[in-house]
Amino acid sequence: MDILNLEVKKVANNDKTPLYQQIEDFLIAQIEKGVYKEGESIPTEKEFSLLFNASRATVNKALFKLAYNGIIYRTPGRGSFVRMHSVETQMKKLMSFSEQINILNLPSSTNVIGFSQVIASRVPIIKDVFDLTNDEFIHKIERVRFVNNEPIGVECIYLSPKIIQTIGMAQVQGSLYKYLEETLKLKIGSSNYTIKAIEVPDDIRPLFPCEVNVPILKYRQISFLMDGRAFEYNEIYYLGDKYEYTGENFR
Amino acid sequence: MDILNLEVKKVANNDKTPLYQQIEDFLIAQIEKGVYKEGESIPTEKEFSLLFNASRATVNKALFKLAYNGIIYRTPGRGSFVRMHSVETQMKKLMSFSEQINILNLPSSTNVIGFSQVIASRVPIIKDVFDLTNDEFIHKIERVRFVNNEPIGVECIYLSPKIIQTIGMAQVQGSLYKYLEETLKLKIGSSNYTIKAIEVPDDIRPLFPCEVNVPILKYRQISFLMDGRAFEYNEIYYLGDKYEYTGENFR
DNA sequence: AAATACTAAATGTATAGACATTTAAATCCG
DNA sequence: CGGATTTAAATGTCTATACATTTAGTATTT
Repeated sequence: MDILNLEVKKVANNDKTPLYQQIEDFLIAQIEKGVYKEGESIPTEKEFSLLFNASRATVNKALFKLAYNGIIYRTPGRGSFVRMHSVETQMKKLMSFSEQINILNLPSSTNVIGFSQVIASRVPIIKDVFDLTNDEFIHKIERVRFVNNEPIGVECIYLSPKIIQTIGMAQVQGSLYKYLEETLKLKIGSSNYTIKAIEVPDDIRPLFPCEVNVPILKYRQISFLMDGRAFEYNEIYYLGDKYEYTGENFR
Repeated sequence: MDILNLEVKKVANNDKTPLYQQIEDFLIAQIEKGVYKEGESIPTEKEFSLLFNASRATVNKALFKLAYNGIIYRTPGRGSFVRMHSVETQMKKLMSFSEQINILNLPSSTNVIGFSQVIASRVPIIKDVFDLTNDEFIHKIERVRFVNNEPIGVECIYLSPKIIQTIGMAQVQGSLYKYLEETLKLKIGSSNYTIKAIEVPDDIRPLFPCEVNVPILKYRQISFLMDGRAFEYNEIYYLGDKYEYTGENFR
């Protein structure tokens, strides 16, 4: 912990991102680079304060956030440690034993098979979610999802015309969210979803290239802007024997 | 903001939960009670410090966390406001239109129907996840989940004998996690889960009180301690027409 | 009346110091 | 040698203070 090192950190601080944020970012980068490995201890608060020329309170805020987000865990009297992510390997172990394909590391793609505007009166639920009148037109995008060149699901995306006035084939086939955030300057907030098991609905079956009669995992999602307005409604029908949803919970 | 009120708060503070946590809980309760409504402003940091006899730093920590978790949003120079949660109302709207029952606000319960020890060799996947030898015995708990007095799913819980040596009927029927955390002093970390749609497995069908033949939502979960060791494996089979999984994504 | 400048209030960030609690290691003692 | 005690280190919580930035309203000036 020599003076030279401290000086470097101090000089490089023309940055205006908060100090606690810098400490967070620094540690995450170090973990990603493998400097601190799973289960290993990281520097103490005191060491970080010396390294960044910061007060203990500032370091504490950074480490508290990292612990809160599950990057590290902390034990009074012992120190702070990189949280184990054997989680993922264990999960893969579990999945390879089961019958479904493994989505990870397989080539996946999406194919747009429909792009239209539907009148709100035809889809009352969505009309309601977007708070529209009966005569407004909703953007509708239909896509097929492929993994390993096999279709695993079909997706319907509905976009609110109140928020997204114009949209073209370019955006539909490119990165939709990039368009929304960078071009339309929309601030995307949270989204809520539901998942349930159903039988194949009759209107969906024709969208799959082959005849199917397996349980379907139906995923529905509403996405909101920061200000609380719903801008997207999403339905995905996954083939039960081809797809498995995965998630993680903390604490 | 009279002295009397302050005194009350101060005296009632025999509690050992951190002050910032108390402030968080208090505000969440107030929001839930409708004292502060969506979009409305909440007390300033200064007002909270007077109310709780706390420093501004402590109040700031509480409000920072609440903002971080999307309960409120804050604007310098203006104040703090309850975040719009049209999210939930929209979600409920969506769910009431669909055919499934609404889990929220209905009486739910769990019934233990089995508590045994199975030899690891019989359940190779779980043996592997817990890193056991063939001759070790795994705790197995079978439960039925009820909502509105109707069975909606059956659950199998497996606990690692390496981490939980002894467990009795009292813990099985009571709060398992409380036992693990408070009595065994275990530090519970994250959990990973998968969800898929399947047909009713033959070994599960008899566990339902009545004959069923609907798609099943199979939920599987591995739970880990902070140090990365897996201590629980969990399988839940939900009736597809009775249960819907809900979740939320941020940012 | 409109543009500008000022000011008070609120949040955002950061410091220095203090005491409590927990853990692990070192020390002491029988 | 083994058990009990002490001690040092680390995190957890909290205070008091300070200054920066942003916002909205008020006052001033043109």
